[in-house]
Amino acid sequence: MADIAAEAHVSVKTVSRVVNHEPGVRPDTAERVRGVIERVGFRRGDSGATLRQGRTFTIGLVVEDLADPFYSHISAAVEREARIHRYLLVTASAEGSPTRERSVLKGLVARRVDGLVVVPAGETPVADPTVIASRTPVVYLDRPVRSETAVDTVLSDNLGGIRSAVEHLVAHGHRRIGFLGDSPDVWTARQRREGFVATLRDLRLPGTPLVAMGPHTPETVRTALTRWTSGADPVTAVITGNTRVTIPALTSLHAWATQLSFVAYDDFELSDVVEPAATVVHQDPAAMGQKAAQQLFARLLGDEGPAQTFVLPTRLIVRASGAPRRPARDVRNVSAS
Amino acid sequence: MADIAAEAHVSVKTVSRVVNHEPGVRPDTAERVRGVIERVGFRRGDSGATLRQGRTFTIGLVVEDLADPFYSHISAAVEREARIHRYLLVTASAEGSPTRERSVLKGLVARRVDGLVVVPAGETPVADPTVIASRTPVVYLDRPVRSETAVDTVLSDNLGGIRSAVEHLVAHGHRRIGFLGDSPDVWTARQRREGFVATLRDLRLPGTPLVAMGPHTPETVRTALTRWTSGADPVTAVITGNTRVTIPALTSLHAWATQLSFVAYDDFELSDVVEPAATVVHQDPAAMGQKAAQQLFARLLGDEGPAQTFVLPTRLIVRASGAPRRPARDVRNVSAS
DNA sequence: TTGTATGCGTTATCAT
DNA sequence: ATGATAACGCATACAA
Repeated sequence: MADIAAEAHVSVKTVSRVVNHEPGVRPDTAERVRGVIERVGFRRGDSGATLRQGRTFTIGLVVEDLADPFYSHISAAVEREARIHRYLLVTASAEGSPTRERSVLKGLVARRVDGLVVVPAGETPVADPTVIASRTPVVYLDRPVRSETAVDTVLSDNLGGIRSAVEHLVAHGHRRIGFLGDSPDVWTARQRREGFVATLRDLRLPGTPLVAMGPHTPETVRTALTRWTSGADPVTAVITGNTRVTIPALTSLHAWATQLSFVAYDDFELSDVVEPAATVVHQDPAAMGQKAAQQLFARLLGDEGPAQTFVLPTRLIVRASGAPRRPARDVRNVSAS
Repeated sequence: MADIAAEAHVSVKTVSRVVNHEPGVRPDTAERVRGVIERVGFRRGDSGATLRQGRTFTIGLVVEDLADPFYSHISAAVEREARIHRYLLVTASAEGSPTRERSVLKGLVARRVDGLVVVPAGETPVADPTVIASRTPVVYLDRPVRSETAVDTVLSDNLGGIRSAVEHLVAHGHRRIGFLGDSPDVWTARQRREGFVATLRDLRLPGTPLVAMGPHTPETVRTALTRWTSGADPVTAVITGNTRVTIPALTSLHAWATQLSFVAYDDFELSDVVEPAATVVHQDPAAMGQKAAQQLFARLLGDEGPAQTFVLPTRLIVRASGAPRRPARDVRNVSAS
């Protein structure tokens, strides 16, 4: 900036004024300065300004895995919201490790991001002393965090979602339903399991709930399905607890295609192409990311209200997979021959 | 930091030394300083350091759409590489618009990112004067950019990939093959189209090449397939040019399932679950992102060598969809009855 | 309308 | 081993 000033024979302050579109500069002076800026290709660096005014116009996002569709949609939504406010987004993966999470949070705080959206890796208060001390506004997403002080949180309606799945299957006449959940380490997986069990109870379905928590592979799914379908009271439908379960499950489900109905928690690309087209519980990760970012920006804009928790609704997208299976035509032919 | 210094009865410089683990501090002094730091919960802010040493330890990534699996895998890989070097990653979507791309690039440059990985929206030299002037190292990814000066570029072997797809189909006896490409606005789509045509020519396959460029919807795919399968010399196989084409195409391909083989460019989740399991040309977005980031860090670490272009190989993952279709059993039964 | 002095938090230089 | 001071690039307050 000093270079520009020298070149245009004005003071740095005048250049600053021009760059920031401040009033009080004679048009021709401004023009001259702009000319030089254009010629040299100058851009104001925010580092100085940041230092001076203590704001970086950058927010941070911490997720488990950027490559996971669920998180990538969240990430895209948060970035979009940030762009609306002319903010930039720094993204970091914690890879499910609380340790790594702490370390990336420290990095983010050191960079003095103005705010944070965090999908907490563990439930232990990520409310790291570092973050607390920095007084950086934080919005938690997808999972709550235990904390003495209330914190802004955006959740999905896991209980309602799983309930809609069970009710859908029951409406189709299913009475014996299995639940394939993700690892019990994951809060949402536990929530859905509990929701599943609670719904069965509320609906007074007979028998003990059939639950197989993950992490799952095609093999573990096959084992569970074999067990569930071979007893005296075989399951006729299963619910997969999230996409990480649905993907390996779909392979195995094929083998039971003629007997088992299913509902998948989380929509997925090609959900309408697989056979049968998958009925899914759709939670809108884009909406979740957007809501979290909006709440964060409300804070950044001065909202001092009490911490809030938002629970976003899920939507059951009905396709074919929830309906009772009929023996496929070729199978019938084979057995008839 | 000054507070710490006062509290510990040392100079700021000494505190700085302790914080940065610089040598030349007496152990007991260091210990005392650390104690105070611990007590007041101090964290060095990078803004001052950035200002002083002109480095942000942050790199920027510009892609089209963070939610697109291709880009989200790239993004995850770049972020991972950044983390290895203890850098942070700022991601921004250009949404395919050169205008927006310029604007996000300006934002990134203003933040003084130390380097950039850019998936260019257009082919017009994104080599924006702003970026040039900032002398920020840039690595282009997935698509080249026309520029007077050579620039580091990481590409995928589009020609080789499409060739492997065609050859695979030809090896399975197909002679009449259609190509469903993405919008011709996209460089990679054009590359693959050209590669397709060139391969047909090299293999001396008869007839004019059948090409339908996008953007595609299930309808446009259906129209093309209807046309191609209804003539005197019907196609027996199609190639989809990328995932944005494969997804809508899969819906329509179902209707032709008994006649058409296919190979999809780009692997996709569930590629082995769809029926028939999809043979795909796999370009490894994670490897691409990693390579680009590695090249960028090489530059950041002082590599002054001439600009390089890397062309990463693709891999044909053979599943079932490339083999000639036989009438499915149930269809045969029906026609026999 | 324009310019000068000062400070933001940190590190580098050069003392002591 | 430690400290005083300048400097980084910009914006704020104030002066001219």
